[in-house]
Amino acid sequence: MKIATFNINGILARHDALLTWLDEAAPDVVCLQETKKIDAEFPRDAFERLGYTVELHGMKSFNGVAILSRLPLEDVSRRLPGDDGDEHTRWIEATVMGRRPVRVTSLYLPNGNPAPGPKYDFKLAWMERMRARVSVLLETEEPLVFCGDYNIIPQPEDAANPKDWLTDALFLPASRAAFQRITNLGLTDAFRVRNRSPGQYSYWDFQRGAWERNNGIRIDHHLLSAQAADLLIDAGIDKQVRGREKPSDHVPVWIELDA
DNA sequence: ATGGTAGCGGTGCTA
Repeated sequence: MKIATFNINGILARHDALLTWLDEAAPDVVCLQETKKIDAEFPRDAFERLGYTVELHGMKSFNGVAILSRLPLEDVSRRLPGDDGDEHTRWIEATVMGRRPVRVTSLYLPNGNPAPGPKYDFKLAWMERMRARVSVLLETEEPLVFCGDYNIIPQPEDAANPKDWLTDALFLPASRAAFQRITNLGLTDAFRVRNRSPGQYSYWDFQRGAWERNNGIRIDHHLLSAQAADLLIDAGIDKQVRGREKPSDHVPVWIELDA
């Protein structure tokens, strides 16, 4: 079971590029972020024609997550619990019915800039809500995959120029500590354990020639429960997508599970 | 210290 995550930064702008990449990468499951469309306006047709079931949790202009799967999906669940006043569309879960069922979440963790400030407070509170939700799901002892745009640079080696990010919400000590509190529940960073070579990133800013200089950061992650980590075969980043026409600022990151 | 680019939607916000 190949499970990819891809922050597409607008489903309309990325519709054709997404189809091109689906054709060559052939993932079983794709978790999307920043679709930026209400569910009724999501262009499902081309993806359904390729055999993908489309499950959405979107809103107008901002945020928006989705799960596309060519394996059956069960028990779809939207919203991150813990704050009834949170209207952001940043969380969708579904169980993928492979040879083994895998509970997959597509998540879009708040950016949090500028920090300090209310947006940063929201980010940290959201991460604590995520920790609580992960803790509940871990009690099932089923394979779990939490993938998406975490807006977290976990370690200095995950940035080409870590000094540039010292005061940024993606790299502040409190952000990294909150991420660590989640992983310390017993989750594995799939890409980290499969790829030890430095200089591998999932995001390059549109500005200042970040792509041309390979001034990137690794912020799109798959975190696996122990039962999922036991099934991990491989992980990778489809970096070539960033060099094409009208790219997203993120590229697809994928894992292969024996499931 | 500033401004640089992109998407959505039709202005300014978000990133």
